Amino acid sequence: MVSIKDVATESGLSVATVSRALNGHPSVSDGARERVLAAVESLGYRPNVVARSLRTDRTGTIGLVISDVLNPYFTELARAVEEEARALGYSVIIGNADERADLEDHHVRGLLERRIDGLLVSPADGRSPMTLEAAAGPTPVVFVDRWIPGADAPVVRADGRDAIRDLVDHLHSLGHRRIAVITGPTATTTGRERIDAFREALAEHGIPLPEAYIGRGDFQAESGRLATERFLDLPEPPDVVFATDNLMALGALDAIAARGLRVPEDIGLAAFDDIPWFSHTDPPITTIAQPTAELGRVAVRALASLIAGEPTSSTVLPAHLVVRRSCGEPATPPQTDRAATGGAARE
Amino acid sequence: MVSIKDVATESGLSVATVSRALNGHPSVSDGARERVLAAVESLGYRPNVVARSLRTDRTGTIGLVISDVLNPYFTELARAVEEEARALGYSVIIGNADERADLEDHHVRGLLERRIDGLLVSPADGRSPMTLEAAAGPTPVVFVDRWIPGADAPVVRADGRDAIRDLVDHLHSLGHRRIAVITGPTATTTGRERIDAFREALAEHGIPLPEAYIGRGDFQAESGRLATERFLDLPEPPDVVFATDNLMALGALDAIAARGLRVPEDIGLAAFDDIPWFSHTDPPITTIAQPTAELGRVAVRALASLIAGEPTSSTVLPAHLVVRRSCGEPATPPQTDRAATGGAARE
DNA sequence: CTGAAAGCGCTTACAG
DNA sequence: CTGAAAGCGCTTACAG
Repeated sequence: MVSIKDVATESGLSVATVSRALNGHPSVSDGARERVLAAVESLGYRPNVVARSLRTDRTGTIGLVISDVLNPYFTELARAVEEEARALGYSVIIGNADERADLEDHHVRGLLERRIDGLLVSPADGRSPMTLEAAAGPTPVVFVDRWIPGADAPVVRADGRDAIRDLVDHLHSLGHRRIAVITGPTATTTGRERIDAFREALAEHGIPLPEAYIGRGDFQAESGRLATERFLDLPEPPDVVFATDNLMALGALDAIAARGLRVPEDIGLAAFDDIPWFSHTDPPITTIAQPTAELGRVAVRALASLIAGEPTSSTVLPAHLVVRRSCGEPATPPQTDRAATGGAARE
Repeated sequence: MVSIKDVATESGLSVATVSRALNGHPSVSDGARERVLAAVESLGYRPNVVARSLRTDRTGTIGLVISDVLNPYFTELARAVEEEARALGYSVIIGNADERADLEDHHVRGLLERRIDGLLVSPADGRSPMTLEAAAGPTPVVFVDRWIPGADAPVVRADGRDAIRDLVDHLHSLGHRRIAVITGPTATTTGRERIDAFREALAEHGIPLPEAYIGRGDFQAESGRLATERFLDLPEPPDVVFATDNLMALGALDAIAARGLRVPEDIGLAAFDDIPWFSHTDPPITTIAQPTAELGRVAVRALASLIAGEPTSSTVLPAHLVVRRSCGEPATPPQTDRAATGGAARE
């Protein structure tokens, strides 16, 4: 590989001058700059970022550890993060924890050893010791979507509580009284928030939530399928199921279809996280939409200010209910779908 | 940050011995090893991968440049790549080209400067000069899914030609004669292969493909929507539309739904790329499934052998037709959906 | 405006 | 089994 030394030789200048020319340092003569550029061109020189990073102690890279890349919610988040990071001059390295604490550990450790300038993490598990250690350490950390209570790092997330209350109002107004839920891992903040808010909203309507109507899921499709099968095996199956993320809703659809049942005639379905496909499932799915891309952008900006040593605070953005047809016909006409969600993931 | 020198001081050994102990070098006494580990623990030492990479000239990292992370096909591919890479001891850095040649260039250049050990790329554009340069340069390169004809690098891809012929047979047997297609960018090999194979298969049946029935798309949802709107505006709209990737099929569904039309009664729809949602759209979508995860795994193994200096060849895997209900009722009962596709993306 | 030199944190022949 | 030393490719005070 051709190094800066080769460029120096070729251009008849010192490596110091070559380095300055390449980094746009003001005190380089036009002549020197031209000779450097010519040498770079003829040699096909490509600066070694590894060496530069070692010297400058910054890599121009941020890490993003998410729980599941196959989850369209996180895919959209990751994309927004990359775009905003690129705009600010950072590259991003994504680690996929696949909802596993050990993989989360693996990626956080790897990213730290790689000397990323900052870390964005949506913890798969509130108990991952490496993530806790990272938040306490010198590398700037920002939590996005999920967080670890007590850890010393800003949090950028959506609050789904109001939207969940709206959802329960909606279900109640449609006459549903036997309402089941598929939860996420209780080790995650979003998992806990969603079940807690749901339980409270049901209580406000005096609707019970028996143990049999609670399916313990893990935010992945298979768990949604299994939980739904158990609901359907009950002597008194629920009227409607609330899957607290989009993949578990997909699993629920699988289970319902496998029995030849219809949504919403045989059983209703609501979800958390809006994704483009929910407009085109049979029937379109009523769901709670998060400002996903905005979360990603805000998180990156928060991390960038942390890296710059500026004071940085947490941000909470609202989520909102998108009524479609999967819980039955609404009393009021549904809001126009396209305006509410069509652009979000495909802008 | 605590460095290897601090560990040496703390343990009363030289940095050389600390380095050997940390790297599992055989000639280190048990006593020394224990003291090193104790010092690492008490100091919270984390090796600096940047420094190691500079010294060893390998980063333990491979790059993956794909055209669109929001495309579930590429998401699944990326995930398989990461899993296989991790199994082989590599990290992967993903660059999202968003179907733009300039972004592809940006990422390939960045990855090369970062001194990745090898590069996996699915070119957004056959004319990206950086990608061509990378393929010609010293860093091992493997193309996955798409490739650049003439570039000197192995290719791991699926061949969709037979499956496309099966699809056209299927459409023909259902009585469709006015058949339209939404193509991908002709700058991509997959874009060209799909339209070419489609055209040939139509010709075998003596079915014409008028210019008005060809929508030029870019593998993204919006282009599928626009192309479909134009088809629907035609004095004689097609019986059925073949969208040559899953996102353009989503866009087509958007356009069809926006006019209050039904699939397949008013217009049929077939797609390329199977994804879990296609089982649950209204109606379930007939599509061509690629062995996506396998492509990712094979590509990583090919790249790893290239890195190891072993001879490496290209691989072509077959794609196959999955008949569902979006083109009309099949003459023969549809194959069971779950076995064919359910596991692929959610294993 | 330019260059010589130190040093970032590691690894690894080389010598003992 | 262990250590002193060179060197990976850069950047950046320091001196001129």
